[in-house]
Amino acid sequence: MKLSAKKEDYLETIYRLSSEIDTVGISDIARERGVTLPTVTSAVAGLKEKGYLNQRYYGKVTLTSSGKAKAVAIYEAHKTIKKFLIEILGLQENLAESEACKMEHGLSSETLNRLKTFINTVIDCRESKNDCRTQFFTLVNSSKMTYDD
Amino acid sequence: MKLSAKKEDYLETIYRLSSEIDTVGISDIARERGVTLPTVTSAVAGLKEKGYLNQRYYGKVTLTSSGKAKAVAIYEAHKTIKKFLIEILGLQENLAESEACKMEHGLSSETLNRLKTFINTVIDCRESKNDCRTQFFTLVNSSKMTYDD
DNA sequence: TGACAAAGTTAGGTTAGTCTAATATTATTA
DNA sequence: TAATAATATTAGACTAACCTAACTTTGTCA
Repeated sequence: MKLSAKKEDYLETIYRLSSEIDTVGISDIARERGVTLPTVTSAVAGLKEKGYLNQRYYGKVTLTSSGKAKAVAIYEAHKTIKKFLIEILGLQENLAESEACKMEHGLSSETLNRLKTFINTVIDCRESKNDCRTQFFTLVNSSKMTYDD
Repeated sequence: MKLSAKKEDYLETIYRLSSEIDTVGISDIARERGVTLPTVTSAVAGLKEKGYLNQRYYGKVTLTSSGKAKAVAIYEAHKTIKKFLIEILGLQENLAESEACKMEHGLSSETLNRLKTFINTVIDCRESKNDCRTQFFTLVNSSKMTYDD
């Protein structure tokens, strides 16, 4: 199912918070995203309806398995782009973070996979002391790519 | 002044159309963006209010000088990102086009300048037959960058 | 030159995402 | 354990971006 960028942001926020604190409440999400409580209540209602979240009346919020899968995909995209901005373009961490938020939504997996492969190739290349023109430039022409984190 | 991504899209569309056809009407914009005429009328009204467009009642649409400046900046960002996706990641033209649309809004000029410099460095490097490790990797650590198109 | 087609506008409705104010529930603690 | 604080929800309003239907203006050509 397709989510708006905003809804994806909420899912991602909940995922990130889940790894930092034991239970995630509406107010945690509101604080993190800089919006008011009713805004979160309504966003969470939408995500519950789509089956991405569980929450009892007045209770804490948890990701369903499909919600978690979605959140992981979004978070991966975010990390990949941020890594590119820091490692390849040399941006400061905080700028990279905010720029990644603007670029991360709705990209195809082809684009993200190619970006990952590219980053890894550049980093490997940088760490070795060799001229790695071949590895580096052949990647542009390969149409199917695999990756691991 | 800060524009929404949608408003930026309209400005960019008008700019692109201006270079293809002699006069740009509401219906040209609507056709190009795949929306209805009233939607364009109201978007154009908003952009006129902000001083980016001129249009007489029932007339054609033209960019003001500030509108053109804005549009050029947006279009440059688009071209830069698209070039990266095609030349560096090797995406197909049509995918690169649509992915660029998703990534182009609200990026800092620092990010865009660094991206431009990076693309040019890679392309130069690819065209020369030398090991250009130095040029390539030192760019990551330079904090101020210039560029030309 | 007047009728018809094309282009543009207005009116009014929908949805998503936000807010404030008021209310309800849950948790803490004196 | 009752009062208070913290948390969550509801109600109601606003804006941006879209739509359809109806209307107005402009342009064309028979």
